[in-house]
Amino acid sequence: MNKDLSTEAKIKEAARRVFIAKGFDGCSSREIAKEAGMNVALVNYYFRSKGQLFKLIFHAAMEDFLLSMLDVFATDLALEVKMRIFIEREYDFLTNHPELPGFIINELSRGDGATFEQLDIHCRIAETGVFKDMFRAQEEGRMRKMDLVSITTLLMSNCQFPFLGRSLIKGVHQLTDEQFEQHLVVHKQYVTEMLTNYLFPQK
Amino acid sequence: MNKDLSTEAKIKEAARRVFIAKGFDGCSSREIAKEAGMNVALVNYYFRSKGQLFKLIFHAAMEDFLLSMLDVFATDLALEVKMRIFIEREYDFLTNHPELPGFIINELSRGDGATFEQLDIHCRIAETGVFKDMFRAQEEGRMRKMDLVSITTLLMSNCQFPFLGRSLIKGVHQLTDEQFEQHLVVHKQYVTEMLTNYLFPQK
DNA sequence: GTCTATATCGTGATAGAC
DNA sequence: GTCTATCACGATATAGAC
Repeated sequence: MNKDLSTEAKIKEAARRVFIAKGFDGCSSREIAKEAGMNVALVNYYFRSKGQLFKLIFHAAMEDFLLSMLDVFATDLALEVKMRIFIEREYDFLTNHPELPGFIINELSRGDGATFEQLDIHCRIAETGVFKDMFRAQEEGRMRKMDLVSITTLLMSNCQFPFLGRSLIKGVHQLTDEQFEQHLVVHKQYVTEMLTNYLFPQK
Repeated sequence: MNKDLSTEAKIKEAARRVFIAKGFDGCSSREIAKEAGMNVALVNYYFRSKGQLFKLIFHAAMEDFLLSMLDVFATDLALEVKMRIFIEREYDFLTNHPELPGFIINELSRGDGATFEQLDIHCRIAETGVFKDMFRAQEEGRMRKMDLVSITTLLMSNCQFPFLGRSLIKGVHQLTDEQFEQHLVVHKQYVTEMLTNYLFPQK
């Protein structure tokens, strides 16, 4: 699969896999090197240190995470439709990257180098105009009046938690992997219905 | 505060603080010993190894977490009321133990010793009769017909994520600690309203 | 029970040969 | 660029004095 990649790219790919699976504290430089089929010296040759490499991977992960949202917001569909598609896309994206939210949240709370720094997420979301859409919809009475923080928290809670809390949900209900995947599919429908009902109430 | 505790208890308390704050991989035995005002030898004298001590702390944390839910379910209030109180209590509990869900979810997915083993959460919740209540409410048309897994996922998502994702929410919206605490108070109200509206729809 | 000292290992990072 | 060898350090865990 990655036979034709450069050494540097191979290490970056391996680092991404290992860091996301085990976290910064949970793995060693040697493990990353081994995963890439290299030795430790090469990792430090290309990236100077474990910390530097981590910062690179982390910021790329944040960027992926952010972009998965932005492209839906940037469309010019009606807000109600946009929301439904957002949830759909978010579930699709997280199905392919189920460990991403946990990785980001964990490493963020570890403090350290993994900060928001220059990412300026809020501004980049604002630039899509989705916040203005919401404001207008609220003024016109189509959308429930509530602050942006609560709206995004509702969306993130219901989209991200099922993936974040996978081990917990599986454990509590003693589900197999297969049963859990199936649960996700139906849960997405409930979430879509519940959120649209609540955010865009019919008089 | 803990001057009158036994050495063993002091270590256990320190270990709880450190493990929950930094995770198993994120701390050392020495750090726990230091936090307790002891040395490493004492930690291993009482608990044999870092891993043994961790198992103890983790299972106690799971138990706390579980009990915070069970005592509400065990009451004989009407299901609709029970739900509202559950959310209220869960937010109260998590306000006092905000790092608990992240700790549990993380360490669960680390695999290792931190499993559900004999906890049998599903049975202990079932014993409170809350699942039967739900079944009856669904039969009588008071409650939306959906599977138990989805119901609990909705509850956990909306109660736990705001605490789990604290760093993410704060970062995205550039909130201060104070602003975030305030957000939690209003968010709890939205969650309560949204979930009761959805789970117990008025015809 | 509590301490110091130590054994053994794995870690991050680099020096230096090729 | 890539490797082997190595350094300095901190980790877990234990031995043994008191």
